[in-house]
Amino acid sequence: MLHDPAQLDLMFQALADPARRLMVDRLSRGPASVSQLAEPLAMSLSAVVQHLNVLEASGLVRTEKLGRVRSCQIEPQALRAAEHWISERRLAWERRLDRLGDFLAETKDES
Amino acid sequence: MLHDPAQLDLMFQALADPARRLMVDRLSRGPASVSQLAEPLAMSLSAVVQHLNVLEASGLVRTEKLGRVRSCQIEPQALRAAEHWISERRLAWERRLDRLGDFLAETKDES
DNA sequence: ACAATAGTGAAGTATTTACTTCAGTATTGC
DNA sequence: GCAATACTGAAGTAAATACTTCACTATTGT
Repeated sequence: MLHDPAQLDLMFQALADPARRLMVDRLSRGPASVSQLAEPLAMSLSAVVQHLNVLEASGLVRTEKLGRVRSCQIEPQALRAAEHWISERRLAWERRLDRLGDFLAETKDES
Repeated sequence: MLHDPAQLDLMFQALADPARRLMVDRLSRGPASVSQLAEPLAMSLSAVVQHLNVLEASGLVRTEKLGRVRSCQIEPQALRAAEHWISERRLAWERRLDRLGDFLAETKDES
């Protein structure tokens, strides 16, 4: 589920906003309520909730409501999925460069 | 330069589109021209060029024009910057869980 | 020289995004 | 019970996005 293109769309889209990245950053230090996430942000609480919904739809954040407070947590598997997509492409590139280096070294030997 | 928030906005935004991810994926296997990038995509060449401009503005791709063909390459440092942002937050989360585990183990010893 | 190739640039349009405000609901503490 | 707290939801708006088409320029192969 986590590797399908639509989910990656949502995750990268979610990370493309500085307010949302700040929220993820805050959550990486531990769970927080909506108000706690909102506190450093210069926008209405409504706007923060909308950002939070984007994060939740992307799978990056999971929330649970206890009484009147909504507690938010990072979903590390989703972070890992996004990280993985990038690192696979970077590694493919680097492996290619390595092979190219080997090839050049070999043809040099044969000269 | 690569860690400033605006650059991360552009990189994650660039990765949030499936056509652009396909282009990055293709480039991870080696350099390609605009037409080669366009070939698997069901859209006009103009649209592809616009996607390519987004990728270039984000720093993920570098292009160079030789004659009438524009050759495109991945910029691995930019991929690394995006990857790094994510992994730092994931690691912060995991370290926190570890500390929490240690704490729980200790308090259990003391019971 | 000419045709085919490879890409560029400007408009135009439909959709999505990132907010706002305002009015509402459900919990909690006294 | 009542006020304060912690959200929730709907509507509205300005700007950004993801395309399209069409007209155009620069380069290459014959």
